[in-house]
Amino acid sequence: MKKFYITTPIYYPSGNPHIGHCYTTVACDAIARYKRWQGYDVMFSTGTDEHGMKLEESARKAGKTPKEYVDEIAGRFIKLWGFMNISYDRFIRTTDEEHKKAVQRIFIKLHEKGLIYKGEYAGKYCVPDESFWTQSQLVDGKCPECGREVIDAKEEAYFMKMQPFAERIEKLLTETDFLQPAARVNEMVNNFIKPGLEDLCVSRTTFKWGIPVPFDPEHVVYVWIDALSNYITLLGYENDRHDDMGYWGGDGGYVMQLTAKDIVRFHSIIWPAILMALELPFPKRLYSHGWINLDGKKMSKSLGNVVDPFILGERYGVDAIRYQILSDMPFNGDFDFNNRLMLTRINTDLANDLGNLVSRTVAMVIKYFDGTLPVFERDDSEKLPYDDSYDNELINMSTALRKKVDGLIEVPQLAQALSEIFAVIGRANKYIDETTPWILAKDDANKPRLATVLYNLLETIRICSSLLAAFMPTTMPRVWEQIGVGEADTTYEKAGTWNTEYNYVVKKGDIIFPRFDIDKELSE
RNA sequence: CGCGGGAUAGAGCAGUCUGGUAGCUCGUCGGGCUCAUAACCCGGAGGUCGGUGGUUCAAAUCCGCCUCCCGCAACCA
Repeated sequence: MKKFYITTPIYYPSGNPHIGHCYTTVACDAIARYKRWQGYDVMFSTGTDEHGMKLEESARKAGKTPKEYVDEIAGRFIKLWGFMNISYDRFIRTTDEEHKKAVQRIFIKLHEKGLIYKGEYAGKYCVPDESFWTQSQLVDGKCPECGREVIDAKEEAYFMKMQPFAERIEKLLTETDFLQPAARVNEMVNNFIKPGLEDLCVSRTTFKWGIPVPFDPEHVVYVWIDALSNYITLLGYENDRHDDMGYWGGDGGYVMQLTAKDIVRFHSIIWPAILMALELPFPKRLYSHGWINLDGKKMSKSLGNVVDPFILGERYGVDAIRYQILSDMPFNGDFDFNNRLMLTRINTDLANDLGNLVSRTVAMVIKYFDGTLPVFERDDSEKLPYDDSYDNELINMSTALRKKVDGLIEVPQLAQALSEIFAVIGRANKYIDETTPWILAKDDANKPRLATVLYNLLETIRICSSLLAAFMPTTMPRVWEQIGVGEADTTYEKAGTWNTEYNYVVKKGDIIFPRFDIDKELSE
């Protein structure tokens, strides 16, 4: 079976998870589920990046040890992923013993290859805070943490050579479709590669909360090698516990990584450099998405405008939130989240179009056929007593859909994929008006035609809901229950074909996506 | 001239690479339908495509200049 490996970044647990973390993770989850459905052997990883000065300080402020502090917050991430129905296979924490050991081995390996050397790190230093800052981090030339003066200072540090990798990385970016969207390529090449890649500082001595450099314990391994290598240590690279490096490229294996745009540089330049240094293949695809802004403002703790996914999910349903995030995700750029947009999206697409389509179709099968749709033989030699061009259009759209979605998952353009599916759902609603089943029902002679119309609707719903299951894993089985199809009818194989004989027995069920009173919801 | 992205109907966006009657969703106005979650379907109104100059038979689309917004600039998804 072909292997497919998809990763979220490992999140920095300096505060509680918010809707932004959900964005990347839900996108990965939808892709992972879709790939499993297609028949891939999927590995889906996520986790937390638990070292560094900032966490050391946050813990101190909270009166906890760093370990106690990260345990608590990592726990909240795990809880959120459970709540959001994230089907990850492994959750890595950089404080895991196996990971720490692996990072040390990687560090030694790079050192032995002559790619890591000892040098001096120069920067702006805040003496009371014992912190280094870059020029750009300074606020009015002063320490961004405490506002006091900074001085020029140097510390001993290990560096990783970058020049040996620059040329091949530039080719990776400019000559392949590795990095998506392509607009990011210019940004990376112009800003970092063309001016000349500087060697990378890979150790620090100003804080202790990290993995010690094995042959020089005054130093801890800085974030690059520690955090980025999670993607391979988790599989088993230099890790005694696992043996799954088969997922890392080679043999037609497929690695896809998603990140937000702010860390695209680390994933498109530094990470490939580390992989080259370790003589490992590159991932096939790196997609960097934009930010979710809130009412036009950047989401931040200081502004207090952070959206809590638990509250939204409980109130409106986890699948509805998953759908809204993914369907409003533009391929390029950021999007502006607000409650009205979210509720409008849920009402229009999920309640009015999809939910109502299921509801009215099921209701008609019950009303006109007591819930069991008869199978009528159609005689193709005879001239049909009705116009079936609508049927053909609906059938063609439905059967062509899977291929479109397949392609869009690869890029990945999930919003576009959802939009294609909902175009078919919209077509089905229109088909009802075109064929007017309630008029057909008035004359028993039209029963075969009426059954065909309803059959076509059920088939369309079966195909659309099968394709949507990766995006909304909880509610689609409820749709299947109502239209009377089982697991065998919703396979990848069958989502690409139109059944010609199927005995539909439908069942009235609860409303799948309730409609919300937007003004009332917003006023609360 | 640090780099990149953006400016298209009241709102949110697609179209720009490969010039050829300006499109989608929401909202709004009118109509239809009654199977359905006051849902669904059809139609209308609403845009000098940020400004300006140029290339062209033809420019949202190509080229020059200008204005404004956002992001990045060594670790906030």
